[in-house]
Amino acid sequence: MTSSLRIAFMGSPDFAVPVLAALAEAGHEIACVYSQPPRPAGRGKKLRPTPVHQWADAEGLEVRTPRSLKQAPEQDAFAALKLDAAVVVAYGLILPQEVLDAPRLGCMNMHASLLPRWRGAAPIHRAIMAGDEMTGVQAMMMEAGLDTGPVLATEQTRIFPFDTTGSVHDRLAGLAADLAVTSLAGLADGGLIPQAQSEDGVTYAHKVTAEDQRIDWTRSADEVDCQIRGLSPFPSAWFHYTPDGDASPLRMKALMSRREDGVPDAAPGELLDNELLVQCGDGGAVRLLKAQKPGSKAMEAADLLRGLSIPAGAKFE
RNA sequence: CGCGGGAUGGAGCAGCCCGGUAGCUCGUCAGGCUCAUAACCUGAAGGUCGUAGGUUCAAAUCCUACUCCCGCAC
Repeated sequence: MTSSLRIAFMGSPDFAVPVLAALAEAGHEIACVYSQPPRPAGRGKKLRPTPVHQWADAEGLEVRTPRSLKQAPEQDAFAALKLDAAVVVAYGLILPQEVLDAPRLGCMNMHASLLPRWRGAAPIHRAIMAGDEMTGVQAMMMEAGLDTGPVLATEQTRIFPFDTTGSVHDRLAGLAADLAVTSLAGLADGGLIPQAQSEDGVTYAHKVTAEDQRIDWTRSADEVDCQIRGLSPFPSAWFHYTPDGDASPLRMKALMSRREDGVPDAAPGELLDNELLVQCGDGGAVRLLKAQKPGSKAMEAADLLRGLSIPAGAKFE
């Protein structure tokens, strides 16, 4: 086994936890864990530590949650750790040059896309929403630019028609955990040499906004299908449905879908059968396989239809 | 104290406003029909109506507290 390194881990969401766990398991010394500060979140506006923060607490690791790393005191505190390396996974803060330069081997980032495609905040969502067939996770050396650094190692995985952001997220998190351990070892012993990213094919994975979530049934069936799966289970795509006789529309979430054939003369948003087959704009259709109505949990289509009538001919908006 | 919705047999819901022996769709089991079936017919089992109190002759239904879940917002 390779030698133990003294590292800092910087990450926040669920995706980062398996990587941190794997690095600890591999015997590295986790000198400190950096994570986003607890913020009011969830229903009660209570302060909630990030998943990484919670995991680190449970393991008795030191956790720091600075709002920014741009100030000298934070940078000095980071440098004082005298690290071999820092591993960064979806941390959510910009790392200034002073921080990038502090560890002996630099700062290694795990990114959930095949760079230079989908640099930025929401690579998994964007890859599925765009209909990509392949994605992956990469270990790269961080630079000042946003996800522009040279790549150490890549692990690829296919995006299947039944994949969602959730399923790909979990798969990539597992791959990222293994890849982080081997990449860090390769970085330390010189077995892996960072390779510059291609200058072609650069795209940016912008954060998902509220506008991204509303389903526009006049778009093509492929686009709608990818939107639904790309936003599932979070933050999820939605549309309005007004049951017969009801004045107020229900805000329905679409969690899983499958592309199917539509009929030529149906209007976009129209239900083509009694099992949630929805006409889209290009003559194709999308069948909702899992959805959620207000107040309830996400349900399989069959369960949903038992308590809520959505007959053929109804209209989604 | 951010706003609002919900908790009823295995699943999804109705009933609650106007208290009075729990209903619907589906599933399960048994039997029947059929060349056959996830189809159809008949029957059966299965519920402390989230928890704890209170009001009442009587509470799923009214009141109070609590737990958990969901949407919005963040």
